[in-house]
Amino acid sequence: MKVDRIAVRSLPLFERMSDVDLDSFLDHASSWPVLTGETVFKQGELATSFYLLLSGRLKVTQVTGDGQQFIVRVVHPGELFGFAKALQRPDYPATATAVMESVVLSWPSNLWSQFVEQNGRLAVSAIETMGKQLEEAHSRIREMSTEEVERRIAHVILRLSLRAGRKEESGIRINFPISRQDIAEMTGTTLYTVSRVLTAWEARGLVKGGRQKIVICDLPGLSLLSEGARD
Amino acid sequence: MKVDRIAVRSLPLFERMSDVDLDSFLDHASSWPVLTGETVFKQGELATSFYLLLSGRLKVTQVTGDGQQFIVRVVHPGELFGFAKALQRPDYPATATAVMESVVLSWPSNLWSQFVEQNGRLAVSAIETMGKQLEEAHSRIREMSTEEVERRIAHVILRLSLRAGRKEESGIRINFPISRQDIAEMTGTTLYTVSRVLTAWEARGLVKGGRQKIVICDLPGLSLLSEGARD
DNA sequence: CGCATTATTGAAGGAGTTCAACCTTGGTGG
DNA sequence: CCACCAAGGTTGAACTCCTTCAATAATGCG
Repeated sequence: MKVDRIAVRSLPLFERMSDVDLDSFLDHASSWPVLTGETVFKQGELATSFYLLLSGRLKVTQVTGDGQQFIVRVVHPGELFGFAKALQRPDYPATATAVMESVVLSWPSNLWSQFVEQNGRLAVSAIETMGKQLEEAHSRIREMSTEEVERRIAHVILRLSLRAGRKEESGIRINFPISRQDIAEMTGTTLYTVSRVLTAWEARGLVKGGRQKIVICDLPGLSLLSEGARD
Repeated sequence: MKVDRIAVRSLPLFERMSDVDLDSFLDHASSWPVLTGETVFKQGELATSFYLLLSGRLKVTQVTGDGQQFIVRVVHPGELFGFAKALQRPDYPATATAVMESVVLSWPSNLWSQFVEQNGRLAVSAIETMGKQLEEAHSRIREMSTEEVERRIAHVILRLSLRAGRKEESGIRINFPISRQDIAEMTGTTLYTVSRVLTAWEARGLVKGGRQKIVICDLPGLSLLSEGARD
């Protein structure tokens, strides 16, 4: 499928790349749609490609040996994912699933090293992308080490609202379907506890819930809570 | 201080770099010793340099707003650290402290982008290094999400033994001073719980404790435990 | 040797999990 | 069009793992 150069050009990852380099990069790419619930790749599969999300939203999940699932990250438009080769792995360590209709770009895995070596700007961008991810991962570790469940849930929702928040009449809505179970898998708790916390918040007017839906009504209030304000 | 090229050459980070590139890289570096308990940089300081640990051992810690400390990572010889610029940050997000006598190499921060852009192999290496860190961070998140304290402690100790294990008569010793408090800050628990777990393990012959000391006596047994074997 | 640092251990309490039962929602097809 | 029903959500009660606090013991450095 043909790739829209204008759309790609505007992504942070490529903004500093020359036109010539961008063209040679995109020449090897192919783009295709992913329907809700479909997977781009599965945990344990051979890593034949690396990807860029053009539109939509994915969740990247891991299943542990004893069958428990958790969400490694949410992929937002413009982000690279599935670059297992950068981790020196032959296989994908996790599964990428579309939570809404999405479009992805893909390249053969073996081009990764070549592109990075040949194109310094891409390398710097890739490192910055990974750096951001690393920082976010450390934030999650810190939160899980030191914070109670309620604050962790607040942090996750605030983080999502930054990258997927959409203003509505009643507040800022997380702009993709997300269940209590999903939030539980992002915060290391159970769907029951998430439900209880969200119900309590709704009673205090902080958020408005719904089936696979969250709307933030009182952003400052939620921020305060995430920073450990006692109520 | 003069830099030992032979020693640096053998590090994974530089093994694929040409002699000329390595020389130009090392020409800008300076090396110096860090005594036990001293810091290389402090959380919040302006990130003037990035570093490579030549020998010894560091812990990288963060203090949260409400005064709780936790260990972001342990830096082993040969690893890059303090590359805040890669995270697009002006300041260091954490504090790096020597837990034993160490030697570090440092470069001015502003050379980071330049080196990465000009030297594809370094870029690939740096990305692989960050990839490893990212993978480890995700492991920690997974463990904190899904595992009980005992298994998390087992994982941390096994991970440390891979990178800092030294064979002794009685077993594999973690080759740097590490307290119960340290392990607690790496696993998101309290020093009391760590103490209780280690005492129980010692009774079962899995490890041998001591002041700032851990020796693994039964590696297979500990591995089993980390994978969730019920006792 | 003295003392600060680190480690152990008991008891009480609490935050969150687990299990079970029940309720809501919205998409599908009859 | 609306009734059905599977997927998602709520809520109560019991339980448990871990924390917290406090008191005591061991270690090794200066």
